[in-house]
This record gives sequence, structure tokens and C-alpha cells, in this order.
Amino acid sequence: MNKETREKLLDAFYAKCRESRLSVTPQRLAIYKTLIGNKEHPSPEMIFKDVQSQFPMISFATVYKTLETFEQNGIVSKVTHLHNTLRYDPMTEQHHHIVCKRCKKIIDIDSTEIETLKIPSQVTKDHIFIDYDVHFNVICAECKMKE
Amino acid sequence: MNKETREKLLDAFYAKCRESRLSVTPQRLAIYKTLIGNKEHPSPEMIFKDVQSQFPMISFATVYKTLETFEQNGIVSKVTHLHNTLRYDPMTEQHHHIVCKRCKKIIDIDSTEIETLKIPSQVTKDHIFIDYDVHFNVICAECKMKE
DNA sequence: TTTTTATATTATAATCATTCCTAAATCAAA
DNA sequence: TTTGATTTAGGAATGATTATAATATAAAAA
Repeated sequence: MNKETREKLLDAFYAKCRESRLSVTPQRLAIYKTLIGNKEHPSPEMIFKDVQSQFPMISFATVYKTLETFEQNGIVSKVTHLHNTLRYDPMTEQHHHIVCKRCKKIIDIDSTEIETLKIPSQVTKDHIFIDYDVHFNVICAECKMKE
Repeated sequence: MNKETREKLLDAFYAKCRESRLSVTPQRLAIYKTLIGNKEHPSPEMIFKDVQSQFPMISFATVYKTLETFEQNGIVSKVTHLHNTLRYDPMTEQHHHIVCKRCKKIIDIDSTEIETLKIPSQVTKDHIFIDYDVHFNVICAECKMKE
């Protein structure tokens, strides 16, 4: 990543923190910098290890808490909202799902309702393509009511 | 679900087991029956509880192992292959990913490479739509070589 | 600048999902 | 029926995540 892009991202980070009234602590800044410097979509553990080289005293709890705070304020995103447990489906033909971000409810989508995507060349070029999944992330009616 | 659909699914199950040389044990059959009778995309724990009512002696290990065996033989599918740990992304604008089923490597897809999907009415009807994610599931070059 | 209040961090314990291991049971093949 | 392979139960071990309580830091008010 070039310097300009990095500067822009950091400016946006400060702006978002100001907007959300989050103080930019050294730990938070280090965690964010690790994220923008890492293309691997890191796990909390990877981030912890990275940040630890600058902050030997940082704790796991801080990393977890900070990431959650960032996510809730639109500073970073999760790659999947279904990370906490395995979920199985007896239907093996390709079809797609609606996922509630809150309660993790999963609903099948009627296949006729959704177009077929072309597979990007980037996918087939270096990899063996298997299939693709589409997750429509929502807040379901029940969770909305609870707010 | 009506009786016919159920019968068809069970026939297909027996056929697939024969094909894959998997014996149809009472536990396996009960786990499969639970799956086809449950629209919630159940977790191993939910399946365990369900099956326990008929097999009080069944163990968690059996449920986990059976589900993995089923998945590897195309009898059931996982809703996501990124279930075991949180993964974060500093990019909050919608974009999509290539995911290796084996090593869980995650790669960003150039957004211009992929069409925009229409949001199905089923998504907007009862839920608050947030965004959608597309995961292209692959075996990456490195994992392929290791085979 | 001090005092107060709220927020953030650390360290550790607790929890929860998943996997590993071993012995017993069952199944399949010779 | 003996042998070998597969499957299962049960419990221990591991790994990720969350909760808790005490301390430290930052922001707001005086």
C-alpha cells in the first residue's frame, strides 16, 4: 500500500472515531494500523500477535473488545456473521441464505428469486472453483422488535 | 414436509451411503432424519439434542464426526466454511471474497469483476436488509498441491 | 489546573464449541 | 469364527471467546 492510501485511511479512521465519540487510544490505533497493513483478513489472534510487538502488555480482551467496537461503528467489517458455530443444511444443491446479524437465524432463499453470477476470472485463474454462497445480511423482524 | 419428499430424500441418502461405502448405522440415520426435519440449519448441538431423545446414549463426538463425514461425501453442506474464528476486514464498503475451503485463506475480489444482485423480495419483505456477501468457495493452488 | 466522571485496559477466570483419545462394540471380509 | 476395519461412547484436552474485577487513562466540569 502506498503512503497516500494509508494516510487517507488513517484520516478516515480519526474522523469516524470523532463521529462515534471513540477516543483514539494507542491500542486502538495500533489495532487499526495492523488491519490496514494486513491483507489476510486476520483473526483476533493474528491481530493480537501483530500488535504485541509494539505493545507487549496488550491483552486479548482489548483486541476482542476493540474489534467489536470498531465493527459496531462501521470502522471494520466481519467476513462472516456465522463464525461462532457450525451450521448444517441437508440441501446440497447450490442455493442461498438470509442471515440475521443478531440472532443468527438462517433462512433459505427460493432459488428462482436470484440471478446466477458469472464466475470472475480471478476465481478460476489460480484456484479450483467449487461453488459460491450468497448471504443476505439482515436484522429479522423479531430482533428489530426487541430493540 | 410431505411423506413423498421425505421418502425421496431418504432413498437418496441410502443411495449416497452405498455409493460412498458408508454403513447406514442407526445413529447416522437418526442424524440425517433430524436434518431433513429441521429447517433451521441446525448446529451440532441442536442436532445432538434432537437425536438424544431417541438415542439417549449418543455422544457429541458421534454427531460431529458424522456431520463431517456427511459433508465430505456430499450428503449435507455447511452454511459457511469460515465458522471457526472471527475474521476482520478494514474495508467496509461492500465487496466479495474468495475462500479456500481447506486453509481458510480469504482473498478480496475486485468489485468491478462481479455483477450487482437484485435484492429478492423475500429479503426485504420481512427483514431489514443490510448488505450481502458473496463467497466463492475454492481449493487454492497451495492446498491442491498438498493433496 | 484540579476534581469528578466515564471510558478503556489489563489480567485472570470462566464458558462454550470443537477435537482428540481410548476402549468397547459393531460390521465386513476372508 | 477369526481377523481387521469402522463406528461409537465417554471423557479429557484444546482453542476461541466472553465475563469480571481492579487499575489506569481520558474527557468533562468546576
